[in-house]
Amino acid sequence: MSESEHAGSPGPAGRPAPRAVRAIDPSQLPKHFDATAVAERWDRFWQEEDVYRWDPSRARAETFVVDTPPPTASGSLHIGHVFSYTQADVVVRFKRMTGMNVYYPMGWDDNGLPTERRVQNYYHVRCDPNTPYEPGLRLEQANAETRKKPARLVSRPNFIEACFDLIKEDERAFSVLWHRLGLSVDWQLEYQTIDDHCRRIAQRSFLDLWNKGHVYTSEAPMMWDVDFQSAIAQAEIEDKPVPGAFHQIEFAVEGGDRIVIATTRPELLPACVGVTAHPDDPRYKPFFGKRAITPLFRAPVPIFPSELADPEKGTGILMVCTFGDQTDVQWWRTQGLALRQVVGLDGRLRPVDFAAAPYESLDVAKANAAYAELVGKTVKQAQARIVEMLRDPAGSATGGGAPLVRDPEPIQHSVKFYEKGDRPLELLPTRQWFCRLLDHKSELIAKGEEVEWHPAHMRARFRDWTENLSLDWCLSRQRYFGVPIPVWYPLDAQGRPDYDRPIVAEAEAMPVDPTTDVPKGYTAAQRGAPGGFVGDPDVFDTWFTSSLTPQISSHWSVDPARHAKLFPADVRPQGHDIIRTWAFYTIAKALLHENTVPWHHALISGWILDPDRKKMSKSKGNVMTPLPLIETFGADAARYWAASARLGADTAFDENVFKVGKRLVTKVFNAAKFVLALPADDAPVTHELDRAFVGELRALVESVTQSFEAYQYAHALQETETFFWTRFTDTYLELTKVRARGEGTGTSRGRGAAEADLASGSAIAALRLGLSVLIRLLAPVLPFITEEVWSWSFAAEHAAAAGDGSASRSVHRAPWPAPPELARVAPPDEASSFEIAIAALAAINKAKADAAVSMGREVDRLVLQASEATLAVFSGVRADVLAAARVDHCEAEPSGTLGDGAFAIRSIEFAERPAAG
RNA sequence: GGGGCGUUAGCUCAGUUGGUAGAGCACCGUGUUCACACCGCGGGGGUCACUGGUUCGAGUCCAGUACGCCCCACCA
Repeated sequence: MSESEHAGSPGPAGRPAPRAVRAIDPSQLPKHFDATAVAERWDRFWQEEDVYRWDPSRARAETFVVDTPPPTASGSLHIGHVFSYTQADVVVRFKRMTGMNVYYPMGWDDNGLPTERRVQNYYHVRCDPNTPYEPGLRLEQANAETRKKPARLVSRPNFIEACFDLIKEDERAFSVLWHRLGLSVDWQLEYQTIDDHCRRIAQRSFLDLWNKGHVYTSEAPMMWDVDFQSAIAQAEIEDKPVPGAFHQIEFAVEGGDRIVIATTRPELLPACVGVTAHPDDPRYKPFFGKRAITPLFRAPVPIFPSELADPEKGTGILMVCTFGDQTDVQWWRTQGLALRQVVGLDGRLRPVDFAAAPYESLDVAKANAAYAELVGKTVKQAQARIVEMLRDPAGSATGGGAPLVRDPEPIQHSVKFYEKGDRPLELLPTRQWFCRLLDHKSELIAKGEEVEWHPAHMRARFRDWTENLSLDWCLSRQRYFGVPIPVWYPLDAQGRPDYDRPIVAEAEAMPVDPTTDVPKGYTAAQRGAPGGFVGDPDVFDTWFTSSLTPQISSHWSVDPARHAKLFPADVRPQGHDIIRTWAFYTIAKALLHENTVPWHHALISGWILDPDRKKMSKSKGNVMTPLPLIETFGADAARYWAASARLGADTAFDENVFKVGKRLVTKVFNAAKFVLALPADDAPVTHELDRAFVGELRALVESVTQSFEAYQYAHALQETETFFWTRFTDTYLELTKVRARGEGTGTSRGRGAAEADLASGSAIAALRLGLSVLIRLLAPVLPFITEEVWSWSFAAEHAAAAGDGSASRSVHRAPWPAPPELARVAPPDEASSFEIAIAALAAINKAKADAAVSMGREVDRLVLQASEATLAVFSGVRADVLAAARVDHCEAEPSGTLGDGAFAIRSIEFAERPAAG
C-alpha cells in the first residue's frame, strides 16, 4: 500500500496555514491481517532487494559470521527445525539491525549414511561396487510389491546418482520451509557438503592433518555396523536396552577339572581365545596357567588372571572372544591372544577351518562339523542354533552332560548400537584411518573453555565428553556417498598394498576420487597392477566434512583474505545432542589446523518435547510437521513460539503459544493501522504525557538491547511484548487517542485551536515514534508483520531521511533503536507522569466496570482522590486522562490515607446512555 | 557409579545482585458500533517439591532428600 500524501486535510478552523501531512488511508488496508497472503510477497522482496546479502568488502570488525548448521536434508521436516533455526535467526536479525554485515549461509548436509539409507529404502536398492555402471538408469520409488523382492543391486556410480537425485528433492523441501519461516540467510551462500568446494576443503583438511602427523591408518578392532557395513565412531554409538540371556556353559580344564563360564554371547564360542577370572578368586586360582577346552569346538585356550574380571558377575569366570566387547580387545592385546574372527563384515558367521591357524581344535573333524551348523547364519540365528547344540551332551568337552548346564536366564541389558542402526554393533578388526585426539585432550578442553557457551552449563557437556574420550576419531567409512579419502597405496611386486606408505593427493589436485583419479607419477594402466597403485575405496565420516563448516564458509586453504575475514566465526547455533559430535569435532579441527577456536559463541538450543514432555522422535510417532502449523497460525506466530523459549531450554510443545503469537501479530497490525492513519506533520514531542511515554520507551530500548546482546532474545521479546500491550496499546494509545485526533473534551475544550493543534501533533509524533521503535524491537521475531507495517510509511521516511537513497526499504536493515534517537525528546517534568496517568485511568475504568457500564460511557461528574504528591503529578496529565475516560467534570480531592500513585473514586455520575440506533 | 538440568497458579513459563510471589493461556464476572471480538475492563487461584542451615529477612545462597529428564561410565 502506498502512502497517501495530501495537504490541507480538514483540520480545526483557524489553522495558520495548511501544512504537509502524512497519513495512510486505512480503508485501503485489508480488514484483517492475512499472514499467509503476505508471506510470499515479503520473501520475494527480501530476495530481490538483497536485504540479507553479505558484503565482502566490509571490515571484519563490522562482520557477524554465523556458522549455520547444515541440516541433514534426508531427515524429515520437524517442528524442532523451526524451533532451533528461528532462535538463531532472531539473534542474527538483531545483529543485522545493529549495522553488522552478516554472513549467514545455508548448507545441506547431504553426504553420508542418512542419505544412503534413504536411497536404499526409497528405491529398495543396495550399492554393489562389483556391479557394472548402467548409464541412464532411472530408478523408481519402490512399492509394496517390489519391496517383497530382494533389494536390487546397483553400481557405485548409479547409487551415487540416485543419492544426488533424491537430495535435490529433500533440499527443496527444506528450502521452502526456510523461506516460509523467513530465515534471513543469504541464499547466495548456499552449499552442499557433497559439492566440489566442500570435498576440496575436506580433503585439504586431511592433507594438513597428514602433514602434521595427526592422522594414521591402522588395522584394529573397530565398532562395525553390519547393516551399513561400515566402521562407526565413538560419538555415533548409542546404548539401547535389549533383551538377552545369560548362558552358563561348561568348559573342560586340562587335567580333568571343569569350569562353568557365563556369557550373553554363546555364538562367539568358536571365537573363544581365552578364559579369565579375578586373580584373587579362590574358585579359579588353581586353574591359572592351565588351558581350558571349549565345548563343541574342543579348542584349548589359556586361563589367565585379570583384575578386570568381576567375581560377583555371572560365575566369576568368563570367556574371552574376538571380539565380544571392548574388554575382550584389551585382553586380546595384553595377553597376546589369537585372533579368531568368526563374525564377518555382513554380520554372518564366515567360513573358517579349525585345522588351520589361528583356529585350533583337539578334534578338528568335530569342530568343523559343529561350525558347519553355524556358518552363513546371522549372529542371532547362530546364537539360537548353538544353544540347541549346547544342550546336546555330545558337544561336551568334559565328557559329562550337556555343555549348557542350565536354561538360559533372560536378562535386560544395554548393547551398543550405531545411533541410526537397527542391529547391535560388532567389534571387527578392519583397516581404518584415525585422527589423533587422545593426545590433545587437554588442548581440546582448553579450547572448549575459551568458547562462550549459551547457556553456560553446556560447557560442562563438552568438557565431560572430552575428558572421557577413550578412542581416537575413526575417520574412514566403508560407504559410497561421501567425500573420498584422497589416498592411494603403492602395490608391491606381488600386488599387495603397502599401507605404511600411502600416497596422499596434492592440494592443487583436490578434490580427487582415488577410485578413478591417478596419483602423480603413475599411469591409469598401473591401477591394480603389481608395482602400481590402488585407490582407497573409503569415504570420510560425514563429521569430517561438517566439522569444517566455518572453514567451508571462509574458503580456508583457497582464499586467505576471505578466510581471515570470516574465521573464526562469531556464533555457532546447534542442538545439545550434537555437542559431542559436531561441536566437538569442529573445535578439534580448528585446534589441529590453526590452534584456535572455530567460533566465539556457541548458542545451544533445546529440544521440542511433546505435550507429555517426551522427546519427539520418528519412532515414537509423535513428530509434528511444521508447515501445517505455519499455515494455520502464520510464520510470525511460529517464530514467536520458538523465540519464547530460552536457549538450551527443552520446551513442551504448546499450541497456545502459537495463538498468543498470532494475537500479537494482529494487534501490531491494528495498532499500526490506527497510528499511521493519524495525520503526521513533524511536530515536536512537547506534551508532558508524551515526553513521559518516550522516557519509558527509552528505558525499554536500553533493556531490550542489553538482553539481545547477551543472546537473551526470549527475555527481550517478553519485555517488548509486555510494553507493547500494557504501555502502548492499552494505555498510551488510549490516553492520547482523543488529543491526537484533535478532538478534546472537558477541560481541554477551552483551548485555542493552535494550541490544540500543537498538542495533537505532539501526541501523533510520540505515537509514531513509539510504533516505529516497537516495530523494530519486534522485527527480529516477527519479520513479516513488521515489514508489512514498516512499508506503509516508515520505509519511505527512512529513505527520505537518508537522502542519498542508500537506506534500505526493509525494516530488517533499519537502524536498531538507540538512546540518541529518543534523546531528541526532552525528559518529562515528572518522571512518574506516565504511571500516574495509567493509574488514574485504571481507577476510573474500574469504577465503570464495577458499575457494569461500558468503558466508553461518558462521565458527567467525578470526584477523584489521591495523595497531594500524586495529584500534583496528575495535574500535568489530567486533560489526557479525563479525555480518555470521557469525563466531563472532575474534582480532585487530596487524601491523607492513599499512598503515592494510588487513586480512589469517591463518586462517579454517568451521563445518560445515548439512545440506541 | 560420576556429572548436568529441572521441580513456582489447572496448563506453559518469567522471576536480575536475597527485600511483601508475576505473565500468558484456561476459568469466572462484565462490557463493547467510534484501530482491533484475532477486543476491552475486572476477579478468583500458589506452604515457590521436601527437610535442615546461613540471615533481621530465602523462590533466590548452602547442605541433604525425593521425583522427572539428559549425558557419561559399567554392561561376562
